[in-house]
Amino acid sequence: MESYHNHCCSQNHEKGCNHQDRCISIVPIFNHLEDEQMDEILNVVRSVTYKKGEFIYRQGESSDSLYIIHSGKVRIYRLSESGKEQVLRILNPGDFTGELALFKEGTHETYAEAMVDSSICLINRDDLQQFLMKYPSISLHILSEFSNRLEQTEKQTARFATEKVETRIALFFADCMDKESKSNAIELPMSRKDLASYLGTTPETLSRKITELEKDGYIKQRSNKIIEIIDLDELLLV
Amino acid sequence: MESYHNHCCSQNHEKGCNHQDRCISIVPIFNHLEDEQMDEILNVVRSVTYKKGEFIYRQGESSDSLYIIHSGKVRIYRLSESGKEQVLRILNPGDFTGELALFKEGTHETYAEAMVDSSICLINRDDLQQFLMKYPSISLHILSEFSNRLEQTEKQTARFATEKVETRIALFFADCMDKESKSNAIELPMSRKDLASYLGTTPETLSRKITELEKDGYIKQRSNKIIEIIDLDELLLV
DNA sequence: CTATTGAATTGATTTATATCAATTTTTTTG
DNA sequence: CAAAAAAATTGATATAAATCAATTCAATAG
Repeated sequence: MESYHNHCCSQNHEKGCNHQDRCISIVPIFNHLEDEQMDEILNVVRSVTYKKGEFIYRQGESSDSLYIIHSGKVRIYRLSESGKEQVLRILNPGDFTGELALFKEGTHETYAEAMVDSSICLINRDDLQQFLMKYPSISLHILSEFSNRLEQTEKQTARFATEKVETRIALFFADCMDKESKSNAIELPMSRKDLASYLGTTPETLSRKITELEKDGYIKQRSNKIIEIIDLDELLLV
Repeated sequence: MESYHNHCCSQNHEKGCNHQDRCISIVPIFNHLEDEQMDEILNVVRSVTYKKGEFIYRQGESSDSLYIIHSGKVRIYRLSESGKEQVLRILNPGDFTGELALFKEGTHETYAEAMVDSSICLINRDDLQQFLMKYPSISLHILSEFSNRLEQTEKQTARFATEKVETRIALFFADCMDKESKSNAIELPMSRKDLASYLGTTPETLSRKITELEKDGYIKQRSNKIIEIIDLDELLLV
């Protein structure tokens, strides 16, 4: 069993967002708005900081806010029916979460845990819905974001269903390359344990497969987090 | 390799929607609207029929419409990177698809194939976006629908990642029971071959596991499509 | 209604990956 | 910086599920 620390949240630093601290201006779903509209939203946004290991929300809790990552890193995971943990995604600044419980009735199906000290912006459910009715273009941006997520998740599902672990690892590396195409090296966005969970395998198997890929000359482990991709095309044929 | 028939579509019966044929009135994302607004939308909706085996769209095609199932049954599937087919979902009357390519740039990532003769309503991309800007509540309904789908897909991903085939089958049966709780029997919504694909396994393994569940007294196969659930609670502990 | 085709089942075998256990390496903390 | 804890690796083994092949069963067309 994992041991995620459940710190007390009472000492969280909570304050209204001020204009220097434009937490929402980095968010794709809002940053297209006029300054005036942005200010209006900023008035109802609260900012909360979470220490490493603290939970933004837990599975089963009811939801009333949209959470936007201002700084830090958040792990979203769920516990499956049989109680095993599965990492769904890692949120970085500009990403948001909590929307599932916002637009439908029901409770959170996932856990959101701060991986490092993180600053999160909150928008209340009612406030958000009012803005969506007032500024319909925000909805279109959220719909676009949802579409991307849905597609991403469906792709991941198909990979689990049809590809073997080695291929899933290769495809994950390829995805990372797309995002940071600057160099031919990628930085793993999470620990091996989390990556194993994300890829639907075990740390042991992940370790072995990575070693194997290195032996076959497709990749090179520069450090624990940095992996150099030597031959992406060949890697994808694995 | 599968052999999905690629009929010629030229003989499709295409017509504007009239008011007797309120294809969109059965759709959760529209049926909350005033009659007046509904009429307005009906004016831009087209209706197209597809014969069994025909494709509504294919992976890689660009998209410009939202497709709403009026009658019939549609299979959505994708081909994974290695070329294997994975059934993602089966659409029934009232369900819609095509939205992914509608709200983001890019092409379809999936195939939509009529499993039986089906009547589909189309709404053009630009028309839809205009309505969303004019009647923001529609967006909220689509967002709600997206949320459900996203949650469903993430749940499925987690099941692939953490549960063995036998458990996935049991959970699928349980989901079916939720939907048709009237009796203690369920009707499989697709062929065994498709179900195997949907559950990320092979027809052979599916067949064996179902036989096993029957031997152990959890279920009883009434016919090929009808399965009686004898002990759901025990089934879920498998 | 029978013949043909495709779907589903059953059997034998192989393969990928999980599991259990023991080290080694890395990170954290006092 | 040293000690402790956690993470990652490596090895040996067990197991679930895929694959290949053969039959049986069900659906469809002539």
